[in-house]
Amino acid sequence: MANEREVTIYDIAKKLNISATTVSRGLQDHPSISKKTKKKIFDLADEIGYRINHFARNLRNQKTNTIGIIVPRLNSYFMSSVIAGIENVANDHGYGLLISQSSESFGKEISSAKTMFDSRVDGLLTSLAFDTADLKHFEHFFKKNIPVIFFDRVMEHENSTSILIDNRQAAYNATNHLIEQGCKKIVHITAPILQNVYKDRLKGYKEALSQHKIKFREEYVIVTDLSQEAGAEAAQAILKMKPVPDGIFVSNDSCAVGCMLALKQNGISIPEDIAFVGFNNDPISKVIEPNLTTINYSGYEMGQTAARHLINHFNGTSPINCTNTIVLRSELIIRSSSLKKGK
Amino acid sequence: MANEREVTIYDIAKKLNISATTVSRGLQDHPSISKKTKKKIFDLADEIGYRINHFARNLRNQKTNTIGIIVPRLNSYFMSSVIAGIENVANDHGYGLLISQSSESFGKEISSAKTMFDSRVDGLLTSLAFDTADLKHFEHFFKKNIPVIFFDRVMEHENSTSILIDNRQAAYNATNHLIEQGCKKIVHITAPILQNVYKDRLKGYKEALSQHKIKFREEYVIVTDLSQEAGAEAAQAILKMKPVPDGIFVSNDSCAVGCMLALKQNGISIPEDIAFVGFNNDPISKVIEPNLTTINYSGYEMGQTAARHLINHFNGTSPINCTNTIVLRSELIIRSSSLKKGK
DNA sequence: TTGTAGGCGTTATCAT
DNA sequence: ATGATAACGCCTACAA
Repeated sequence: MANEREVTIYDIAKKLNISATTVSRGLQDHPSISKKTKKKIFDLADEIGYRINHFARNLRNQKTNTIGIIVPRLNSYFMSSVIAGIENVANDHGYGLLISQSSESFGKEISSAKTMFDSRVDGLLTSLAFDTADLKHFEHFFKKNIPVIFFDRVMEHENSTSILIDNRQAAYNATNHLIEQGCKKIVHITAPILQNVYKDRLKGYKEALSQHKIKFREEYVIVTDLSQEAGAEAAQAILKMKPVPDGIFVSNDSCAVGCMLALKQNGISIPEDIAFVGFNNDPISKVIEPNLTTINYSGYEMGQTAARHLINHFNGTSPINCTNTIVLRSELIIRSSSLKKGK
Repeated sequence: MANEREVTIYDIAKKLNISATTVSRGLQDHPSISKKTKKKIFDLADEIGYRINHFARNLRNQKTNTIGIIVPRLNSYFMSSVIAGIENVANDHGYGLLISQSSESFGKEISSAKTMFDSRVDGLLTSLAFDTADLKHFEHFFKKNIPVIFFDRVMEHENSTSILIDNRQAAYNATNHLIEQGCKKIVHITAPILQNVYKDRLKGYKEALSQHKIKFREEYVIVTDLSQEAGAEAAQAILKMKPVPDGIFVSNDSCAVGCMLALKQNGISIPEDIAFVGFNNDPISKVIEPNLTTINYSGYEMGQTAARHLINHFNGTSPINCTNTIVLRSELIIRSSSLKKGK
């Protein structure tokens, strides 16, 4: 059962009566090796099942060919789409992925960052946890010029690039849409406003209100963890508000859905009594009745963009710094949950 | 901007006037190093920011501390839960994850397997693509005694363990339930019956039918890719069947939902005209109206189980072979989509 | 076009 | 309890 020794370039060299150097070069398609020799090398390598030892190579090259990823959660539609997008690009360029989740905890994010650093990932793609307060845990990376790219939930830093959508604008559009439908008492369900996405959405929400001379009311902002269950709880709070609100803008579809289901159970009609707009265009938004108006933006694309940007950076194409913020497109998708007057 | 050299155990050794060997041992908490020396080593390591070089260690130890994962898709609720479960266990035991997706293609699965092999993962966790026909692409692993564990979509092999649920029983229960509700013309929407999960579910479906003396009809089995869109297409086919079926058992919730939505648009009432049972207990099943009866089993748990099993194997606890099939629990969750007579 | 030699950082073996 | 040495497999500066 003893594992046989691995085939190395030396084995190839010996059998071919050439040096390991030549084999190494041949395998890398080095220009100064003759076609004939290369062919012999590749053929034999194939035949005897040679495979490169990445550790030896990485040890020598001081490079891991690995991209680190830290996300708040793995199992949401949005995040798994992002990962799929990253995987797609990374794979094409010969990079592996080291993935970990912070479970929305600052502490776990810090320890994940440490693991990533110790694993010497070549670059890091991160979306911040709810309660991440600063970027100290990434200082190691910045100091060593290891590129860090933030996506979706970002924080500005002079040494990193951010990839996101215009959350303020999206929230403005969402809220504005509700107002146009005749809503005057609009609740905003969101997450702790530490993160840019929630801060900016709140800003957009307020902006739309003020532009229509609707007074902003602190008690209309409900802070939750945006889970479906939290949506149901928020519904209870909303039912107790007097007067009952006539529109709700939620920072995430599954929370919106949880809220809608609970309200419906309590005899509220949507959109007649209360209109709804969500965020993310999760598939669930097309299943809930009435279908949920929402903000659409592609996680897959965001993942691809992040990965591509990072890899371009490795190749010296795109610099990573604060001036480099990439804003992806988002759009309001209007469905019946927000259409007050007829369909 | 030149990167400073990395801190190595030699740097620590030099500053402490001891040998690198001692440092190496100290760092690994080797019993034969004095507490005093260990403390000095750890303190200095901390101070000057030493971090182990995994490549050097792996090169030396011939071990990667990495678990490879190949899944058909990353962005489904079930799969992302599995990954989350794996990550949870792997992380606790100091293992990294190398993840790739086959996109339901045999070809891509083969090339992913090659990548994994070349990356020298210590073990492999895999769920097979729709059209995977054999396990030749894993032979390399078997030959080198690298453990391969299949989960959910598995194929039997004398050198590997399978982790799954009793799909036959689950499908039997689902179909039986529909029959008990009075259904006599039951359609089964599923994926190509190459994979065990679909083969077994078909078996269970047939078994329930025959036990109730209901004749199996080939044309009642609709083979799709189980996407939501495919569900909508299946609905069109179903509407054309004469007589129209009165029950449908779908191999996956999102496909069931797509089908339900399309049928509802065509004036079919669920469950009165057609009752529905899905599979997977995707969150979407609690959103669709009527709520979808489904088979529940935990992806997170399946992921944890797979990872734990693999890691136990590394530690010499659990052998990996064909006699070792782990069957996880699954259950029928009855919701209104299948309840013909009142609720 | 090909070869020689040394080193990347770690750990196991064999001393002391 | 600690140290010297070799080896893991690869790559590249330098030499031929």
